[in-house]
Amino acid sequence: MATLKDIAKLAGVSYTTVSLVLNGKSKERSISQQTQEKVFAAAQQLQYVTNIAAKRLKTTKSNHYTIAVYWPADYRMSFISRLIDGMKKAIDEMSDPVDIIIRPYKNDFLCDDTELADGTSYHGAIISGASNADMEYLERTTFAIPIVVLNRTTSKYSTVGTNNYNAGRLAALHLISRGYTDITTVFTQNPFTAMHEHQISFLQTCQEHNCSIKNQFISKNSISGGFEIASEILKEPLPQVIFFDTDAIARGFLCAANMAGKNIPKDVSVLAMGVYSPESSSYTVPPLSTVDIPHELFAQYGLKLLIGSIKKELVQPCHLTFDAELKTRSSCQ
Amino acid sequence: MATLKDIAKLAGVSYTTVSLVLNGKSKERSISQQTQEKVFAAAQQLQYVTNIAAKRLKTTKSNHYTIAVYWPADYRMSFISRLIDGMKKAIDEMSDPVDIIIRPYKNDFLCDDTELADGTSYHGAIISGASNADMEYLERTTFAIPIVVLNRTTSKYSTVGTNNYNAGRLAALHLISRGYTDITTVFTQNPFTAMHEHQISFLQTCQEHNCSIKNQFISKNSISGGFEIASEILKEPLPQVIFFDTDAIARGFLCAANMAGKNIPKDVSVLAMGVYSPESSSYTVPPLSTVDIPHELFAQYGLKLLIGSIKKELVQPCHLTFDAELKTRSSCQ
DNA sequence: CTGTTAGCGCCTTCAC
DNA sequence: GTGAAGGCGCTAACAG
Repeated sequence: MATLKDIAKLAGVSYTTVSLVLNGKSKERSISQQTQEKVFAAAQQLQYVTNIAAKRLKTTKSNHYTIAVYWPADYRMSFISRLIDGMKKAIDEMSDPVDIIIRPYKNDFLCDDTELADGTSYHGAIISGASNADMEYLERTTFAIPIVVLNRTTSKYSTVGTNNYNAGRLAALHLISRGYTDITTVFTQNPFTAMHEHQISFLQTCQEHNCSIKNQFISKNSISGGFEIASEILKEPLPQVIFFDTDAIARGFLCAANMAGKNIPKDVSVLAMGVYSPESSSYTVPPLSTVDIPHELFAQYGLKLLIGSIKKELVQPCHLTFDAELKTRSSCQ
Repeated sequence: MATLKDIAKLAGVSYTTVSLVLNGKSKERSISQQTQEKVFAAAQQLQYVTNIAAKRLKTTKSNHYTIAVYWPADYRMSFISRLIDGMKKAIDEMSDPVDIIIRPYKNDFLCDDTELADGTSYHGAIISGASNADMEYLERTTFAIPIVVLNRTTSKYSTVGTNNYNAGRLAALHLISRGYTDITTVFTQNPFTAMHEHQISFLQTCQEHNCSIKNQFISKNSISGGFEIASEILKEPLPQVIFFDTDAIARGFLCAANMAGKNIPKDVSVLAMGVYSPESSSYTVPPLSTVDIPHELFAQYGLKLLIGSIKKELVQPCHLTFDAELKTRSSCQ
């Protein structure tokens, strides 16, 4: 890593001159053309890149909070906008500026992130979409910076999330209360922690109410996954209602069912957990009933808690829970 | 802004001790319980927040690129995941780590962002979704850091984008080649720069081919906007085909049309610019024909160009263009 | 026109 | 158990 000093040496000029030239202040200080060229040539040769930390240290006065948001780099990527939306709300309500750094990570490999481990680069971190292995890593490790975990259970860190068991239960109770007795489920392969929880609780609640699960399908967690599994589902006699792990899968199914000439909800009702896109669910054919997980709120309040911890206003881990909300639309009346 | 020194003074201990305590090294250095408490109390009282820049300066060895991504804080928020996806690809291909800082801004007010103006906090910036006023600001201002602009035209900065005129033309030519002569358009109110360009070129291409625009509607740029405008459109006799400014609007229309018992494409064909969600467009009822704008590629190559500029490998502004792609699906056959 | 110098706030030996 | 001192890379007076 070349520094200004290296350039100065190579170009045969002083430290300051290099700084001036490289920061575009040649004019005001009337640095000669020749010197400028020497400096640029040296900088280019050494592949010089400014050290931002040093620059900031000198320059900045106001206190930026620098927050890392860890986000699993898989298909869940597509709803990161919900988190950013939520965090923006929190930031707008604050007086101090916040830098949000997006850090994609691979599930089960949060432990490989050195930035998080040495806690030297950020004021705090928000962890989203953690796998069980990631959670274990968080449990057994001590970090130098405050951490907030979204939609997972731990007593070591502050958390913001929903009770996923309640959410699954809410879905099941809705179907049961409508008198459905013949239910098929479409679950994701390798469900993430939160999904696993609502799956379990959905099935258990059905069982408690003597409500039979006619059939269980496994699908990829995506719109296309739902489209593909639909061909399996439509082969057999349809149940009264199908419960989907996520709105994405349900949307793929709806498309296929329509193409196959099925009428929703007359031929079969559809209910899904609302994970990805609340707006989209309102405008499928027909509009999709969901149990919505309020990810925006998780992010908004997660950021607030995190800043509170950084400021040391908040000393103990604290846990915020928002309820999942049943949105009844025509797919499941 | 309190510093370690302030805490030391207030707590009546030394500088080093404070640093030790605050970084969790009390054990290894066996700092007395009492001292620790004094330090914590002082830190809390002074609302002490670490200066990350100073910490990094001391600690870090490897060179992080710190990149700001300016992103309009309106409903376009929802497709930021496409950009992050693209940038992640670029980062994965690089050896050096990159910190992506998401900076939402309000269109026309990019000029108010002091971070960008004084160029002291980032190595470089990617500007996305700029309005005309934002572009003018960029044109007339000199920045200390390299900047890459996405999907806009300027010779001052490197750009990555599509030729939006060609994209609009592509849409029009497709309809014309299919023999449609009776076309209705649904455009957004206050279109953004790129949309404005494809609108103009769509209309002009139609005109050149003596193809009449039967009717022009204005809609909000959202799924719900498309749903609402549908009630206007469906009141009157339907044209052969409707062209939508964005896939979002078209999706709202499709939902309403289905509910009204219309058959797409028999009663009316539908074509849209593919801006938001390529996957969603494949699974509407019926699947939506689009002219897709490859935003992932813009971000991926935009980041590459930016890093090239920062490293001074790339000295002149350079312009990359990716073609919009016609995706023919059943909504417009 | 160019160079010297004093810190920015923090961490880390090393000495007490 | 605690403190003094040097220096990370850079900027901005202030000298020449």
